[in-house]
Amino acid sequence: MREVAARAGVSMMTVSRALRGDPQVSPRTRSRVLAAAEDLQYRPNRMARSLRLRHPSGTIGLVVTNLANPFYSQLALGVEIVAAERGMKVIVNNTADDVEREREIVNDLTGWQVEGLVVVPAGGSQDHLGPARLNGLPVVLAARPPVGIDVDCVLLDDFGGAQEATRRLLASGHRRVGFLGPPAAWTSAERLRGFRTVLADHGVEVDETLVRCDQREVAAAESAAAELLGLPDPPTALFCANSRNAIGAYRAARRTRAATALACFDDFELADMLELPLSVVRYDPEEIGRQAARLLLDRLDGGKPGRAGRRIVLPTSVVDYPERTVPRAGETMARHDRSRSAADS
Amino acid sequence: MREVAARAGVSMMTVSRALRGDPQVSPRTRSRVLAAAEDLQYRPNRMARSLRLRHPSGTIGLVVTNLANPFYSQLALGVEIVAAERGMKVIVNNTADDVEREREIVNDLTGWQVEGLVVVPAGGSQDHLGPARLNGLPVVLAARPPVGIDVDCVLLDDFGGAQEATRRLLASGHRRVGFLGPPAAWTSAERLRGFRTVLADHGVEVDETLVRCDQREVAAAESAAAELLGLPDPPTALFCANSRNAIGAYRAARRTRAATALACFDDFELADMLELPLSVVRYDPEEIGRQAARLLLDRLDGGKPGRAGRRIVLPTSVVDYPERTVPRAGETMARHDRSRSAADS
DNA sequence: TTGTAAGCGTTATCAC
DNA sequence: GTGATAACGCTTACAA
Repeated sequence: MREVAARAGVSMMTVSRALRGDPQVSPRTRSRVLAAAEDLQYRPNRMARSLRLRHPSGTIGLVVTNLANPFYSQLALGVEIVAAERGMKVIVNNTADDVEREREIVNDLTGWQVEGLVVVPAGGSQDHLGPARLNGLPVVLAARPPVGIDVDCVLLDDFGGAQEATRRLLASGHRRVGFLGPPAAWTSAERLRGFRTVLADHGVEVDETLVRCDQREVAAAESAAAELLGLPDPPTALFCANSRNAIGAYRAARRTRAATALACFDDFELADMLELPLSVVRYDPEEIGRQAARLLLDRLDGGKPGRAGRRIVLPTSVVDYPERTVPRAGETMARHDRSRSAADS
Repeated sequence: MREVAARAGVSMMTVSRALRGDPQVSPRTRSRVLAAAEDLQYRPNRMARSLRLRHPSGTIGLVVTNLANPFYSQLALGVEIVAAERGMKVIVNNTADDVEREREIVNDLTGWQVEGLVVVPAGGSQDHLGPARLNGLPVVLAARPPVGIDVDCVLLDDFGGAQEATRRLLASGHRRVGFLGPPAAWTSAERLRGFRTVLADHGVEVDETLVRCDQREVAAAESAAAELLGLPDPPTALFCANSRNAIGAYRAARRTRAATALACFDDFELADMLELPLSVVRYDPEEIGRQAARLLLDRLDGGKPGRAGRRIVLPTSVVDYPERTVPRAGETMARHDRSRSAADS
């Protein structure tokens, strides 16, 4: 900046003003400054600027459990988009579902002077996210609700979505229905609750041996599903709390050749091409991020109008994918056999 | 910090030293300072620190084309992981494949004093990424090579992967093979080149009417594939340059009941469950991010040892997914029919 | 072992 | 319309 000032033959103060478009500076001076800045490839140092302005940083911290998961990366995109509209930057952090790491990250982030946090809490304690420990730093939780702390959050209608999907199974005549889901997560519990409520409403008793909530990955889901389908009196349909479990269930059903209907949370690629009837609960992960960011920016602007923990619940919708018609063998196999032979290594 | 100093009864300087673990400070003083800091929930301001240190910021900028795409989000995760190991923060930015936006973002990022950039270039001009315009700010390109500028990059073996996958198709006896891919991207061009080379090596002529490079999304891919399959002399196999095109091709093949073998870049969920033989080129997107970040950190540390544009090419591997056996109709349909009836809304 | 002075790159304030 | 001064929160040199 000093150099720009020298080159334009003015003081640093004038450079500062000119660059920010302060109308106080005369057009002639301004253009000289702009030219000098351009020549020198000068970019004002935003950190110094923030320091002086006591306006922490123009950044917000985003903390997610697993960026590799499309759900969270779409959410992250939503946050980025809204932040970018406001000229703010997003610092992303991955916790790998580890609360301890989450705590460290959040602590660290405060030192980076982020102006606020959007967090997908890993589960477990959340006291490090409370306004108390963060002394006033705005926090918005995404996808999972606050527990024990009072902050804003944006959720999915897990309960309602699960209810509707379960209804579809019942409407198709199923009465013996199993449940597969990942462990622990709040969302999973809500979905189970929705599932149970609907069954109860329809006077169907939930057989607890058909409820399996310990499958995080497809492989685990597949074996859990296979176990259920191998029972003497197997379920005729399965509700899966997420796509990992749905895909596992599908594999198991195909492997065991069981004729099972599925319903699940999370739309996924090729869901409509399965050889099973499938109802899927859809939603927009990016919108969660957008709304969370808006909530945060709102806090940043307006102070805290609606006092405490606002809660936004985003709707879900259910789509039915009818079972794909299996092509008759004669039709499709002919050329396949020829086109497939060796080729492995 | 002033408050901490007051509370601990020492000078700010001592607080600074104590907090950074300077051995010069006596244990007694240190613990008093630490206690005071703890009480006050004090976190040193890293921006002020960086400012003083003239060590720009401890942040790196990550610029990707589409964070919602798992490929890029996994890449982003790789960058985040390596950066986090070094205590650095990552600022993510999404260009939505718009070079103009990319240019703005990169410009902006320099103002934020990022110490370096990992960029997945959107395509088009790259001069805003050159060392010249960024005056020395280290840049690493990911997934796409530099053109016209001299910077480090981490690439995938697009060419080799495509070659191998194409070989698999030929090994299975296919001689009339089509190509489907997205437009423009360098990676897509490389894959096409690999495809062509192998065909040429095997004395198979490429029918240019079977080469379609304009499908970005599944729907477009599906109709392009349908067109090819509807030709009087249709291809018996299709090579798809990415998973979008592969999925579109699969849909088209199923819809038209054509018996077609597929090969494609990108592994995807359920790829092994298709009713078609499929060879898939696999790779690790996260590793691209990790390597890119390492390259960048290396520049940050060591100055520039190997002078100019290092290029890392990551390997790919090919997996064959044999065609799924289609269950005989009688076996699976029975209960399906009953379990599926109404249920739509 | 601890404190003092100065400055990192900016901008608000108040003169000129 | 423009410039000097001080300060944002921190750390390096140098002194005590």
